Amino acid sequence: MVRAPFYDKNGLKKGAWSVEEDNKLRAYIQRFGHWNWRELPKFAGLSRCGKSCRLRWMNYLRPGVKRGNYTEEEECMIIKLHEELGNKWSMIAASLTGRTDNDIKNHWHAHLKKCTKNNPTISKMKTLSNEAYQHDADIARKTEIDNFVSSSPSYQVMESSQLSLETSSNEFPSLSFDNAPLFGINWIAEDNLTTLETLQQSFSDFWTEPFIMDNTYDQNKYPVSLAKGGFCTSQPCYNEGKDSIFMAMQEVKNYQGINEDQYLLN
DNA sequence: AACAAGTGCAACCGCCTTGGG
DNA sequence: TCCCAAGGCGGTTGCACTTGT
Repeated sequence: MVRAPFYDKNGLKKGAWSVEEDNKLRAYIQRFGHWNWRELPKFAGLSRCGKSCRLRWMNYLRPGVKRGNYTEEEECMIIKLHEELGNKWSMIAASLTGRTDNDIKNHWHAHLKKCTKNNPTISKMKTLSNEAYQHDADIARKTEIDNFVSSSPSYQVMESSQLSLETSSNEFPSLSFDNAPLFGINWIAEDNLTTLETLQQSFSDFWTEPFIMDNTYDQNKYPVSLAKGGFCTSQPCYNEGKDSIFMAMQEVKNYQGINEDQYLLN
């Protein structure tokens, strides 16, 4: 159903993603985050461009991505929001938990566009959508309050020693190896990850390290992109300057080496 | 059974925005 | 203020699958 894989003139692979590529990308991002999309494929051992990796992750591999049938409520929301926002698919997607902008865009063009043109019951749908919208707005407000509370410094200090894996996986879809099964992802079984298990052990002390707040990076003039992307290391690099960043990079490279070796065996 | 037309959706392309130097 | 790199977004395309004739 997708483009057949091929290589462009720069040697970059295009077209459909293989299971193996998915596993590599998922494994890398869940461990190190997407600290730099352009560099990521190199470190993850993929012959893809960064944009392609980003797209694959955002639209397909990212935890929590909902696929398949749309509920009536979701459709009403889309219609309502499209009426208000136009083709701002990313904004519409932000209001529909688990749906991607691409998915919504496709669904709109495939189903709802016709529906809004032809369906005489559209006014009824609009009424329904207002209710759905109100319901969603309530949830959004609650989430906003929750986020505000959890992002306050005092809260983070209190929670820092027991950083929730669930939270981290949502906001930085990057960090945990252990949480993969939570998303119904069975990639560990699909892959020969004995070496990664060993790696996991070597990384396990990461979770015992103090929680790193984004503004810690800002204050210390460390690359914000690393912090925002959830770049992690088993070394407590966040207050030790360039050497630590270098060590972190080395760790990424080590991982890459293991990852590549692993696939050489296959 | 064979072919054409329609559909669904993953992926690509190119432009725009943003942030850092 | 300008330039550049990177990320993000919306439009479009390609192709497998389904449905109709």
